[in-house]
Amino acid sequence: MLLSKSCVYGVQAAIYMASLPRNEYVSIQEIAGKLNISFHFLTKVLQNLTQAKLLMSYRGPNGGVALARQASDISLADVIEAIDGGDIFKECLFGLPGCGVADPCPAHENWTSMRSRLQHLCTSLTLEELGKRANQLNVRLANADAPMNPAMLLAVMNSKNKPVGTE
Amino acid sequence: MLLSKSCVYGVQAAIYMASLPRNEYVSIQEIAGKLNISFHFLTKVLQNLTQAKLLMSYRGPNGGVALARQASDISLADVIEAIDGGDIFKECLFGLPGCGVADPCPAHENWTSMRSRLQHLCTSLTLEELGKRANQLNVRLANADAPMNPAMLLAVMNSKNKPVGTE
DNA sequence: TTGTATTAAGAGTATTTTGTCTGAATAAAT
DNA sequence: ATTTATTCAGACAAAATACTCTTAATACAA
Repeated sequence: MLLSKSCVYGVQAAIYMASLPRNEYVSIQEIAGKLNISFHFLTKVLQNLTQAKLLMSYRGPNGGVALARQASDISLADVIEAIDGGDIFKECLFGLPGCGVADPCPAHENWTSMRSRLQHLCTSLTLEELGKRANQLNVRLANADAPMNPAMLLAVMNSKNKPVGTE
Repeated sequence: MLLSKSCVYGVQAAIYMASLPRNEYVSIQEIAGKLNISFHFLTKVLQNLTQAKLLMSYRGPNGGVALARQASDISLADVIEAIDGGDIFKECLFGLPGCGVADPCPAHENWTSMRSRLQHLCTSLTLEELGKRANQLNVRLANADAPMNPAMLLAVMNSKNKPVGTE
């Protein structure tokens, strides 16, 4: 895959946040539940985004994470680079270090042009746009495969000391 | 990385073969030496290409592998698909199974167009063309980093029961 | 001021990918 | 026939990636 799984999770979470009507703190539990991602794993992924200043986080009850800038001011490329690093947009197709005009691989020319198209795409796609699209009918953000449970049930199941069956 | 390491090795080996003046059996030792790849690992990778009928192989002294078709009739995409599978040219950016027009992810449109460009590029780049380029001055095929040894020395070092120091 | 809900940090586990090694099969050369 | 050079097959090891769990820090609420 082009993107690591961590990166995909981070992107999905970012788009989810951008798809909300207002930019408030959302708990990672909620995001993980909606996107059907492991809560603990997502937590770590989002820590990257927080450190990269793309998200802000807040601890304690009613805490969570929120976009640190306007959704229109964060690009897909920003999120990808924060998690997978900028190599995707710089690297040789064959991963050869130092591949460049002076010392190219046989696919250098073709690949650089391809790569810059990719970079342009990711740079121009904003979270705002992606969030809008995520809200459209029949557009989905994540793999809705296995669990039939609504997000809240999942969240309850993940929490450790709350007795279930008391609603 | 877009391509797995196995895939890169396979592509490099295929281009190397195509860069030779004539399509003869070349030992995997020689290829591994020239490209600075682990011999045993490359052997396994090239077995994929042999099974996919892109290479033919011959055992015993003076044996090796050779292109099974004309270099002009094998595309980069052929090699990539034989090793990494066709998913690269089909998969959703986020790896969502079933992502398509009926049930798209927010990046579906942009990505499919990107992806088909990529596929077109890889399909139209032939081993012949890449092999020619590999023969040009200052174009290199592999990471020539560490070992200063010429390929033959490497080959000798790799062989197990030949005493070294008898040249 | 104690409990509770949250993120942060990091140790630990599982899975996949990458790389190594050994032995078998094959075919040429001696 | 025996030796030698090669690919083939598959077990094994190491490294990278993906995932789980536990504990700490923080901040709100009762």
